[in-house]
Amino acid sequence: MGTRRSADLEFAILGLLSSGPLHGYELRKRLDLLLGPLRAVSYGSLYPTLRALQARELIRESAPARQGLGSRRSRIEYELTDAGADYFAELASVAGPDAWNDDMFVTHMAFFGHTPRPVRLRILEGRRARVEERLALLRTRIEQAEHRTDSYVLLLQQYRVETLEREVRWLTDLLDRERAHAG
Amino acid sequence: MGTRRSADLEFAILGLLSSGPLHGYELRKRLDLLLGPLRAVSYGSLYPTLRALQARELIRESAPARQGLGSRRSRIEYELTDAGADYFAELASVAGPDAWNDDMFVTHMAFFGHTPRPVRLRILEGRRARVEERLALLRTRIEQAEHRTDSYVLLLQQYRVETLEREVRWLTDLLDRERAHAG
DNA sequence: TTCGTCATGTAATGGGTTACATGATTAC
DNA sequence: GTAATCATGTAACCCATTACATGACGAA
Repeated sequence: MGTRRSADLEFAILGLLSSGPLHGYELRKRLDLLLGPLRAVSYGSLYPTLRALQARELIRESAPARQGLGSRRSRIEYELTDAGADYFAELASVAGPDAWNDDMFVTHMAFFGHTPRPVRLRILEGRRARVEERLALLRTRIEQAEHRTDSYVLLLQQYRVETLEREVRWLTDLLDRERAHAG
Repeated sequence: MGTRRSADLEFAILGLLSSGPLHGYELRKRLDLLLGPLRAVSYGSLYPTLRALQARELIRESAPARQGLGSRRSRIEYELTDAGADYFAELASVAGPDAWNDDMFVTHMAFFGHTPRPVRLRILEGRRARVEERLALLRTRIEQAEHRTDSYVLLLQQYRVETLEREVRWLTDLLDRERAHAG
């Protein structure tokens, strides 16, 4: 358990590298786009993670295309090793116990192209159950505190309820789509 | 700069205590309801923060109503000191430079009842500008990467765009409401 | 009497953010 | 030539989470 770096960051890096080598700076931009504005990754987090993955021989530095002989390379491109490709394939094709966590779900979905449909369905259903659970909890709590709740707090809570309801609808649509495509 | 604990947690605690003394356990439940499922606060974070606030003499332990003489009190109630009440009033009535950050905005809005309307408008506008900015950035990035974007990634990005658009509409509604009430 | 919840707290661990440092390359 | 962006990296600081420890109280 030496390095327990956030599993979803490693997953996302491996996934991005699975379609070709990239250097750190570019990787960060793609990670931001993939993971969203929350869960943004800083260099102080990215580079150490890359080194950790390299140490585990899941990625390696790929020979960079040199422009001129003797030109110092300013970029370091990383690519998957065979072990890294295998590991990513496995990560993408099973629904781990945390697959419906906020962070992990997004990463999983981003790489659904590498995930068999039954697993996609399971992850989407798991995520929906998680969101519904959260929604139910929020509703009972709101109900309990209903009396004497400040009106602005109430507005916030209504917004949150609607946000969760919307996510449930979105997931339901995705599930319908998956099933339709299967039929 | 000794303790730079997350400002919004302190703000929220002071705000909750401004309507009466509470003990830690109860405080945590209310904080969860106030701050939402993300930004949940653990005891390992709450109790040290309470001690820090106490050290700064912004809160104090209030004499608990003892059931029987000599009964060990099992709850510790906290209440605002005069300095704490003043500090909270000031926090709530000015728009600090981070008032439209994700966390701080929510706390501010929760205590809008203690905030003069012009400041409310400024915070809501600042927040809306922030969200619009994020939306614009997201859109340009999506456009740049449009070609060769995986379809699942695209679905995620569309959802994010719609989420931001929705938040902008919500803020606009709140602003309209504030202005209508003022007229 | 035992389980669940209420209630308070500590310590270690881990890892992310921030700030800093450096330098190449491109555009103006 | 100079400013902005590209690009890599380090180190310290901070602090939140986690796991653990303890015990009261009410209900079943």
